[in-house]
Amino acid sequence: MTMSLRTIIKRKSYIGRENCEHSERPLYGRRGIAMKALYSDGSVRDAEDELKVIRHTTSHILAQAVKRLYPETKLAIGPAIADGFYYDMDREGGFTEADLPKIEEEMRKIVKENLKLETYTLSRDKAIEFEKGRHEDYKVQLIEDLPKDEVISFYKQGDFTDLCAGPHVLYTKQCKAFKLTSLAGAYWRGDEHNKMLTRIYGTAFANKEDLEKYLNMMEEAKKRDHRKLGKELGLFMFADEGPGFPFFLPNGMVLKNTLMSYWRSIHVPAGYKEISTPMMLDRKLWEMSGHWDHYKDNMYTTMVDDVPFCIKPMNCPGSILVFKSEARSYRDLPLRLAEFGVVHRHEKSGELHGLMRVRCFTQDDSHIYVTPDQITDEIEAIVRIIDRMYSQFGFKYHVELSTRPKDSMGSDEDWKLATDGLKKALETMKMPYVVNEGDGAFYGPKIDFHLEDSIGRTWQCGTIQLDFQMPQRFDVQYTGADGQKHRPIMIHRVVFGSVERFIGILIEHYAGKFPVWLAPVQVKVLSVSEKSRGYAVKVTQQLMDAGVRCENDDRDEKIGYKIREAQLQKVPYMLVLGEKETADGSIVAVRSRDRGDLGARPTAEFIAQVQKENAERTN
RNA sequence: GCCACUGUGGCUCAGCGGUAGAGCGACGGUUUCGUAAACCGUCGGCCGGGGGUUCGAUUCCCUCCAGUGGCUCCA
Repeated sequence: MTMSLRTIIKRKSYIGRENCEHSERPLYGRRGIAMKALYSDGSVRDAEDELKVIRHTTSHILAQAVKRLYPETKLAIGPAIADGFYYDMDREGGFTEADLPKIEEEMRKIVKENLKLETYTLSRDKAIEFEKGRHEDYKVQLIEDLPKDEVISFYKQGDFTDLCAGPHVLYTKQCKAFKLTSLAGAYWRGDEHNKMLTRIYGTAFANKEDLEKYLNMMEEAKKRDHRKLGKELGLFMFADEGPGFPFFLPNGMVLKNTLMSYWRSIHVPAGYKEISTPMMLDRKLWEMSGHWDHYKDNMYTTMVDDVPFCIKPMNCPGSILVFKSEARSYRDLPLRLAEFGVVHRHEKSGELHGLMRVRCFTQDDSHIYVTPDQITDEIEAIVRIIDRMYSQFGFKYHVELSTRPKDSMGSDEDWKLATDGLKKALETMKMPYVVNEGDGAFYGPKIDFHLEDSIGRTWQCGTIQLDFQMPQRFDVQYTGADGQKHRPIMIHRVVFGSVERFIGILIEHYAGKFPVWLAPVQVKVLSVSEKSRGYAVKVTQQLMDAGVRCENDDRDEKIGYKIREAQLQKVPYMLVLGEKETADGSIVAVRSRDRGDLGARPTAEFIAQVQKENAERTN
């Protein structure tokens, strides 16, 4: 199986001083010479990861600058991360963006001073005493939480000393290519019950050129932002009347429907049966499923004839009612009930993000009822489907296995069984994955598939969840070969995850330049002048009859204008029809969005080609 | 929800104490034109909502709403 995988980069990090995230960037030395780094044992040797070291030191320079300018600031943590670094600090009144230039200026001074970095260790008590003495409360906490046998090291550069495991560069001058990028609130230790600190983000590179390159890349990436393209291409919109509730516009609807029919073309032959369950159901059902206990805060509720109802945040209970609507036999299993279920979830206002994070979305959901010995095969089959569908789009993805969360239900044995089941499937398939402790659903562990957006943020899309709980809670049964009643196991799974989120990823992945099979408008017919208007109408009709999604632009505009507009709308093919084509009566001049003028060819030939690209889903 | 920032016609943005401006779009004309923007004209905004300061607020302050970047949470 071909699979495009990447190592994980997670932007977030919680742990103290050792949590400089590992960068996956190539380990390059400037002009081929490996950079030296100062390790906490005092040795100087080749840096294992040059960028990480530079970024980490730059975060210290940031902290040093802040302490010089605002000595009352207390420091928390300041690791290197995937694209740069940050430092969390606590200062009365916080910081604002207006402070950043000042801080940057001070940082440049520190770089210029070319301070030498030194490292030393202290005993636990001395270290605590030292940090207490200078009122670095967060540092004290960090030290107190370090394992007993941990060596506690400090790094010093000029007037600044920080608790740190290192390594660092040798002189501050090595950190001259940096930039502070943004400012954000962040809870101490990532816990929302803790105090919110100010986090200053920045990035740093080995040299100015790399920094420039990175900043330009980020600028370019912004042009691919699905929110911007969604507006420009008329795909979707939001309204004040429904924050977080997307509206699909005609072009976006074509995209959504096309994805759904692609999905069906894969799932129907794989034995999935599609159903549709109600948008809202009696609250009693949600109490029984456990949603009311574990998911209440995210659920919308209403009253129907004085009975409390819930709008569904998930499709599983509905699916179970379908399963239970008739007597099931072991011969029916695996029973794969699929549903494009529209779910509503009350997400906190600050969490919304274009189509990626919404309050109402369409899950390409399926609930598969299996016997215990069918689990592994079924999960493998699902993983194959997911890989096949992601490969269709050329997506990079990575896999995470999420284990039991704090707020969950069921016995430890069931959880272990389920988690081992998922693990086993991944291992048989030799699928690389990372374990995400405590991140499972409240009813079971899960395998998550994460895709990347244009600026490298990853979003969970596909997921496979193994569930022993719901079947128990709902007393779901089938009759086995032995004539006895048995309890099936339920697999919850999605490929797109949220069709909305998937579309968001898709827009950024293609930068709006959809291949023919996905393009809302596949062909734009452009008449050169009014003399070719009649012919344009005829060709448009031919295209429509052939099932091609096309539009005819017959306005009194110059051909250059029409082309520009079609080009900006990222229509894959434009047909330029002038007097020559009209005179011939059976040819069209083809212009490709990506390859420019392709010259004239018989209309039939062009149609056949578009049909082929469409049918084969050529990328 | 929390921290910071932003919110001016359909879109992109300027103005910032004396009651609004550009380009594009839309609309009406003129033009009928061969591969990324023809020309002329017209319409269009109680400057996100509410409150306050002021003789006067788009401009200052407060508050609410929405968006952006993060945090927490998650498909």
